[in-house]
Amino acid sequence: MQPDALIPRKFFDRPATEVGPELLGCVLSHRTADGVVAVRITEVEAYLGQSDPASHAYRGPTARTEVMFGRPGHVYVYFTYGMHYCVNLVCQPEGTASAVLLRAGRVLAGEELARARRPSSRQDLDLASGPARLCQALAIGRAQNGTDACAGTSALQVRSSQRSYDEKICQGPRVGISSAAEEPWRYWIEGDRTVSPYRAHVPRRREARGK
DNA sequence: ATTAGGATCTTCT
DNA sequence: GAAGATCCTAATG
Repeated sequence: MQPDALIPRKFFDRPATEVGPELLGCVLSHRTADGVVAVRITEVEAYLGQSDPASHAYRGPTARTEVMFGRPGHVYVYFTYGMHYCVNLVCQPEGTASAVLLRAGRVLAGEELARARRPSSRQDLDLASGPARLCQALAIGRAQNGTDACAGTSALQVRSSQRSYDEKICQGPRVGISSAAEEPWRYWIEGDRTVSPYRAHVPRRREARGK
């Protein structure tokens, strides 16, 4: 693949565990009325759909997960914890759900815009260091769900890798999930300071009832 | 540096 | 009705 070229759709026509590590170093950009913000992807997680208990698609298609069952190379955005969005890139052919969650990136372009969108970031490294932070920095939300990341006409696009050969890829368990917690389907670029810290799943303390 | 709690609402059981 | 692919702030060692 040529550097800076749009990634061809067939790149995504494989399980997320194959696509995920290869997305490291690729560039995600989003053009809005305010300008463009682009990040170099430094951390991802693979979700394998109906064979993966941690995947939103585990129990089959629903209104929320229908795009995961759709065409590869499209964007699956979900809303979580009552306030955050996270982005995935859909993998495998239509009918099979599989997706790569984009967990962190390093801002390459549009830093000023990204900072304005993320006033709570203390340093530039934090701007897209976490799946919801990345969405905030790039202004990704409901409107981007189902859009095509492989089309030249799209506002949100992924372009090919410029990863150098001396950067090593690491692999380990996924962050913040309760089922299939041991599967090593999180991938990141070794030593990159934008990679989000690992956190094991903590069940939220239930509201005290009765009394 | 690490930890604990709160915010907030959609989704599926 | 409960949990959740998270983040932020404040408090503590």
